[in-house]
Amino acid sequence: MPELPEVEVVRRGLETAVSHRTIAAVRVLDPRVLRRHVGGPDDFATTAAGRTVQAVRRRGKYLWLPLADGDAVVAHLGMSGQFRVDDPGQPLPAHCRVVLRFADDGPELRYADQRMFGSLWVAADGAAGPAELAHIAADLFDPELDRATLVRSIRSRRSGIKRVLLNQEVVSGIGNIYADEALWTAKIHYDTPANRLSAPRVNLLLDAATAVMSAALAEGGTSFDALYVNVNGSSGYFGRSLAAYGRADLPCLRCGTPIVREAFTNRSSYRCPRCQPRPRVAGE
DNA sequence: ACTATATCCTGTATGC
DNA sequence: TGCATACAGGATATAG
Repeated sequence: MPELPEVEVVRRGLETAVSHRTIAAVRVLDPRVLRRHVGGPDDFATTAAGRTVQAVRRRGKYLWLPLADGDAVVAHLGMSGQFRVDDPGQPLPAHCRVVLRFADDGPELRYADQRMFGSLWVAADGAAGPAELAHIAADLFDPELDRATLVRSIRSRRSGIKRVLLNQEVVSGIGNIYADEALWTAKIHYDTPANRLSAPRVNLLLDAATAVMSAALAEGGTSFDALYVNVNGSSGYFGRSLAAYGRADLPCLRCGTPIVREAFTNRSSYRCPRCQPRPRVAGE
């Protein structure tokens, strides 16, 4: 559930908390979150130690910490990953998997992850952009995003539009929640083939996705429970603002028709059956 | 090139 | 009370 706005909230918190600090030691409590580190968990610990964090960057749902020598620590929060910044004497958060201690003996960086879909690794020469993220497309907040090219890319696909929105190689940062919200705003059914949408409608959809993620970011992100929190451990307040996601059987905020929940690729989709009717086979 | 499925995980909720 | 099952689902690998 951490999608672009939630990851951006975390990025901002980390930027303030760990930039220009030198990692002194790494404690690994559960090696499984380091499975993407090529040399294994022990190597992660020895490789990260002694390095100075320069900044914290984000692309889509990925974060990376450029290090002074050109490498980078890369992180993906998966479903339930959290970064917490706490004084070394404070008790560890639940499900804490990795602890980074700093040379200044200041607050520690703790990575906690209940479900462990998230991961950390060191990317050699990854400071400017880890090679492992080469396939991740620009996100809607990226100033380098070319909107016209993105619209063409979306409209060249025959898959359902939600599948395309969730494809991080097309546009990154959008997950199940904001896909449903954007589709609700644009009044589009999730299964509408992307190549049947006009360019203006795709632009409206992307505007809707940008707007809902901006609003969520301004509220500190979306959270329903303690699984998503910022580096201080507090939750975002956007959950109460959602119009479609999680609102099965509740009235559509536009027309009052009950929102329906439907199975969609091993997860759920929420839509208004009146505002977002299933497209006819012949077309939109 | 696209689609579907399995995999990784564990806490919470529900059914029997 | 306890056991089994479903569900939350992002990224990736693999099969078709």
